[in-house]
Amino acid sequence: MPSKDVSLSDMQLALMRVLWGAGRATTAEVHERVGKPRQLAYTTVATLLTRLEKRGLVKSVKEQGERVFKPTVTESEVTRSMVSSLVDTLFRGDPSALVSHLVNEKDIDRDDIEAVRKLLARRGKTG
Amino acid sequence: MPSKDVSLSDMQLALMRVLWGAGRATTAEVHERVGKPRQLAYTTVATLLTRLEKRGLVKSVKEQGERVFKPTVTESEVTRSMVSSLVDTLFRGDPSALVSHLVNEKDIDRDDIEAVRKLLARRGKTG
DNA sequence: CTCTATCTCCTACACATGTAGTTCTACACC
DNA sequence: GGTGTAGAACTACATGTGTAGGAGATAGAG
Repeated sequence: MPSKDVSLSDMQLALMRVLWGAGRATTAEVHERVGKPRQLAYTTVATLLTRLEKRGLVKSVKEQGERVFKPTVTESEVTRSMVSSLVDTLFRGDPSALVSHLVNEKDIDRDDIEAVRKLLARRGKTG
Repeated sequence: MPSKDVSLSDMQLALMRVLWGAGRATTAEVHERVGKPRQLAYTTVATLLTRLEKRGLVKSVKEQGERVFKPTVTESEVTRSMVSSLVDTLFRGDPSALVSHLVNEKDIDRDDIEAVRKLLARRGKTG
């Protein structure tokens, strides 16, 4: 299956995270966890969820008159897609250029690199 | 000055790159380099540039009846801002988590890591 | 069986973005 | 000097997104 090309906004990510965390959730639950803190109307959350469904990122079933949502994509897929997209547009598709950037910006330090290198060695399957 | 919070679309990035590359460019030049290849109308490019100006990312002066555009933000600033934004939304602000992701996804291999580690060592100022 | 709270469904609006047409102006050429 | 052409300026439209209200359904309280 060709991993879809998904790019989500902050808002959409926040909604999806509830679903990813719980596996399934009603509009009310999502509103409780995401809408309330951001002072969004109940219907706003409902609309957002409907649109995610239209886009095929979640599916819903009616249970006791309530819509219950489940994600149809994994967090991994989305993360992969979004990172990949950024690498493509910002670093001509070269992921190590992104790492270099991170290093140069001092976003990650020697210890981080070392940790990652070890992680790589432990996996020992790449390259 | 607080480094702006810029996030650009592919299209906008393409336009900006012409300006970053040349330092300055007329609408015609940008159209030539970005619009033509993508089969965009001249006016489309003009509109896009106008909007970038409205957003404060470029400024223009009239020279011999033509608008000449110059970037007001550097590519670095934009790259930094966009990477930072991705790290925030996708990796809770932890850049090394992004690197881990890259490693786990096999986007970067041992050699890349090694190269980056050496780069770090050469700079030798971090951490 | 009716009333109320809750939830879905539909509609709406503002803003950003990609897309482009129309109009007006200015200069260049015959 | 009229005419055509290049470019600016303005307007327009579709789509995605954040935002929400109002109408209609529905289930539980009495």
